[in-house]
Amino acid sequence: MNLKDLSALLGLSQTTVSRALNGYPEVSEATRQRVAAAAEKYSYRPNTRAKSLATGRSMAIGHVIPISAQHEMVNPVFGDFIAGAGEAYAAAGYDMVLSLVQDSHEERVYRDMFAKGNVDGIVVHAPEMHDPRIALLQDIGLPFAVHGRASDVPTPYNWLDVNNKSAFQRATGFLLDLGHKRIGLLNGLETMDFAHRRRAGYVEALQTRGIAVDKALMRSEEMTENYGYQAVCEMMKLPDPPTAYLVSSMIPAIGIRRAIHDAGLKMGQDISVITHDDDLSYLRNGDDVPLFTATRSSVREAGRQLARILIDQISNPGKVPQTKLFEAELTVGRSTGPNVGAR
Amino acid sequence: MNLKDLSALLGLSQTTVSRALNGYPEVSEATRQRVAAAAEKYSYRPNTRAKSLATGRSMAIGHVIPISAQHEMVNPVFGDFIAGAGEAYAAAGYDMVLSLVQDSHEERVYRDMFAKGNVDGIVVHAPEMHDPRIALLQDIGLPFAVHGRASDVPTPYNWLDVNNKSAFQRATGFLLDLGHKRIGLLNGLETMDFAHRRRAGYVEALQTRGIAVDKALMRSEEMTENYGYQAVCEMMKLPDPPTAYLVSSMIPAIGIRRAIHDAGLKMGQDISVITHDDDLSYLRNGDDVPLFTATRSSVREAGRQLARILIDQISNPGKVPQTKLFEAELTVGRSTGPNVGAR
DNA sequence: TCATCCATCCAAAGCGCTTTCAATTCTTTC
DNA sequence: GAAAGAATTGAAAGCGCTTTGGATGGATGA
Repeated sequence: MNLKDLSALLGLSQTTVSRALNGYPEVSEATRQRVAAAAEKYSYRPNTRAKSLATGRSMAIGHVIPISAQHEMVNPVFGDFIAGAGEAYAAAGYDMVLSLVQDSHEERVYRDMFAKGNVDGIVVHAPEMHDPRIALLQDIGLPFAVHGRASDVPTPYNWLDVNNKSAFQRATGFLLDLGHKRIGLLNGLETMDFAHRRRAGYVEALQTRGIAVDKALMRSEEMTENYGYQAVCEMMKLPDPPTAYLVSSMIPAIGIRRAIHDAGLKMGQDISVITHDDDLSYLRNGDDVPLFTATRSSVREAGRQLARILIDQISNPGKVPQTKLFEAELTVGRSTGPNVGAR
Repeated sequence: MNLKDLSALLGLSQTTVSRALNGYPEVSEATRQRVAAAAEKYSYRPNTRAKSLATGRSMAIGHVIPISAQHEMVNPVFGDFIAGAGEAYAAAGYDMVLSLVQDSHEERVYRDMFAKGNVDGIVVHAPEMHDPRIALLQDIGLPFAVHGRASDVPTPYNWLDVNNKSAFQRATGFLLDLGHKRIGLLNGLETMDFAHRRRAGYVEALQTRGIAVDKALMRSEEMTENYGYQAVCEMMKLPDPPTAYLVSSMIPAIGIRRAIHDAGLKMGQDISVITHDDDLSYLRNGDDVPLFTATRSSVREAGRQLARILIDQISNPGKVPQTKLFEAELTVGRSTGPNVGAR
């Protein structure tokens, strides 16, 4: 059933039927009803491609997902993010198209998406510190929104980020208050902008208290469970091992817990751990009392809101870019306690 | 830069340029070179929507992702699956469009996808035991492939599944061989087809050895970390608690490990655990010696191969549906050992 | 009564591509 | 050297929709 058939059936022109269905004013209420009823009856759905071609808008938003070269992995956070974004898209009638790319620098994917015209806008994932993709997208004039930020971009653009620096600063401060002086940092890859900011927060908190930053206590890798395990196993062998750890995600935090248990120690008593918690649906941080003390910020909510920002930008092309900074909440769980050795 | 511009630039007709770029034989090699060079130079990309409209093929494949009503969660396995599928799509020039749907029964999403014509085929995720979606898709005549199977569909269709029954049968047998008689089953939701098959394998293995099936030892829920933790905490309070557990995914297995540790016991010594392992990139089951004894099958590889099956079906509409059954490998790790109480 | 306006509808062009059918030129073949 | 065939190109229709620029007729006002 296409527009031609439907209008023939109704004895109306395609023009009128199209207008009736799209809510244009120059059609009488009576015929609008009649058209709507017929469309419903024959379950008419306008062909997206034809519509796109005619309007010049594709009603689709592209997500370019970088695949890590090292582990060939997709960020586990990703599922929840697009679940949130998907809600916003569905509400606004947008489709979501995914492109998984090995090398996130690959500018061709972006250029192609634009030239082929199959998206109206793009969500940029996992921005790096000096991310060339932002300048590129500004250059080609395709609306976009970034999940996170890139540090060195002078011109404004749409982004939504967690205040990573303040979150890790507070978390570090919390551990220092508990008497910990040797705090391990298991960061994400520091080419990533968020990881860089987190380290800045950690370092600043230490320096404020006059505690020297020890490079031996800082790691930066992709956030797998094994990473957490291995890194802590190794750090525990140091002459003056950490009594606390700050880690960038629940997944490696689980590895840390494993390492602590394997060493015959108790998390929250012998060794403290604070993790960042993206509030993943399949990895809830405990029900009543959180298992981990954590800096929490829902990545699903981030997806939802960033999608809205992008849709807004697409609908109002002239509008000044929006930015949104989530403050993570520091929730105290059972993985932290006073530094026993310090007493 | 569109076809009109490009052909004007070359002093050729749109027809010839189109043919040259799409590899039709009726164009001289000389002009083909010339066209290709110009297309490259001006980085011409044909407009997807116009192409789709003209050819009737959208070069996109839809994934309808069910969102669990209970936890509002996206299956954590999903990221790896589409990473695999994405590879195959990219190689064949297909886009991937995602639709996240609250109620997986919602037939309208499928009908709409077909009517709106924005996909050439669909991947069905998380099939239930008697899944109406398959008959629906057969009915509307949209090519599709199922990740998993539905039990009660008489007509053939494309699917790719792990041999869940044999995997869990062997795993149960393995535990029985170690002297375990009380084996807890932490299954996925048994409305899901895969969960049903796994239970069948578990039950059959017990019955073969003449061991009574105890309903108190069987759970069926969505696979979160908390589920694993809670279920085991509760089962350990039973008068005659399990000495071993069989669990459907790494995520709840991690919860099980937590419960065992919290009880002051050692996994692999006091209590044995076998999990199914989807070989997720961020949750590798140990490096050298696997942490968990597991029935393993790569979900990423499943994505890759199922995508190929679907593309093949789309390219050869008349072809008889393909099916593929992966056998999971049983890898022995450190989470299993003989039943100490049985000696 | 006539001119004007408004409400309502339609024909046709156009979005950027593919593809059918026809035209033209260049080779063969006898 | 003419007829037939092959190679190469182009004009134009069509995919299913939106939207511009009328057309039509009834209501309104003087």
